[in-house]
Amino acid sequence: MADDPLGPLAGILGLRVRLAHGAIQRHFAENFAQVDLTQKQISLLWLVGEQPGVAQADLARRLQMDRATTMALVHQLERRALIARARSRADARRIGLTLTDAGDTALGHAREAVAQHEAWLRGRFTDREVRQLSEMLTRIFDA
Amino acid sequence: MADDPLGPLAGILGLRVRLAHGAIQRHFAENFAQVDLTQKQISLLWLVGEQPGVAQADLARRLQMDRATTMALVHQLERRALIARARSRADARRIGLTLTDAGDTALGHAREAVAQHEAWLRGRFTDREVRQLSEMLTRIFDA
DNA sequence: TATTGTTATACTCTATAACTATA
DNA sequence: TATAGTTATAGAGTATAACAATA
Repeated sequence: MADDPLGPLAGILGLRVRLAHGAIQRHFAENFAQVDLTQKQISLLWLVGEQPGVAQADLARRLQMDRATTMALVHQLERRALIARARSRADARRIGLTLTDAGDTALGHAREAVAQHEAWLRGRFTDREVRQLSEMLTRIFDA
Repeated sequence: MADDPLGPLAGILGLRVRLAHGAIQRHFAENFAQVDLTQKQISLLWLVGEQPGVAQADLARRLQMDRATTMALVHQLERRALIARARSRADARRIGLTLTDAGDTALGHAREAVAQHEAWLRGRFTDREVRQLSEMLTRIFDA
C-alpha cells in the first residue's frame, strides 16, 4: 500500500475501474488492429447480427449510449457498408438495421479477435473470480 | 441471463468493465459539475499536491498515460493557474510541478466531491467486496 | 406529449510522429 | 543512446441542444 504507484489515490475505486478499462482498450487496439473495428463498433454489429431489424434507440439503451452517440457509430458502419437500414412499416419513426454480407464477414473475424482478447483478460482469474467480478461490475451500471 | 439487456454480449467481461467505467464517468460529470474539473484532472492535481516538484514523466507512468496526453492535461491546468512549473536544477530536462494556492483550494473542493462520489460507488458493496473488486481490477492494469 | 432519427457542435481522452534539449 | 518535454495532428467516445417526422 505504501509503495502503490497510485500513492494517495490507491484507495479510490473509480480510478481502478478507469485504469482497468484503459488497459483493456489499449490491449485490444494494439493486438487486433487488423480487424479494423473498435470494441464499440463490434458490440453494435454483434447486436444487429443477433437481432436483425433492431432500431438505433434500442441499441442505445442496451449499450447505455446517447442517441447522438449511437448515430455516429451507425454512420461509420453504414459508410463502410457493414450495415444497411430500412424504415419500419409498423412504426415509421424507426429504422431497422441489418448486417450486410460484408458486415457478417467482418463480425465473424471480429468475434475471433474478441475471443482471443477475452482469453487474455480472463487468464488472470479463476472462473469463479470472473463470475464475481462480472456480477460486481454489473451492480455499478445496472443500478 | 436469457433476458440480460446485453444479450449475446452478456458473457464479455471487457464490456462490463467498459459499461461500469461509463456509468462512473457519467455520475461524476452529472453530479459534480460545479467542481469544474474532470476525474483525470483531479487525479493529477492530487498527485502534484502530495509530491510537489514531481515531473510530468512520473505522473504519466503512475497514471498510465502517454507523455503527450499528460502534456495536454498539464497545459489545461496551467492555463487555469492551478499548477506552476519550475525547471529542475538537478536535471535540466525535468520540470517540477507544484500546486498554486488556487490549485490547492480547487483540490480541496475536488476531494470532497470525490469522497461523495466514492460513497455513491461503494454503497453497493460490502467492505470485503470493495477489497476484492479493487484487487481484481488491479490485476488487469498491473500485469 | 413522447419517441425516433438527425445534424451541428464541442469537449475529453488517447495516441503517434517528429522535434529539441539534456543526460 | 535514452530521457524529458513539446507540438501538431488525428481519431474515438461522449454529450447537449435543437429540429422534423411520427406515434
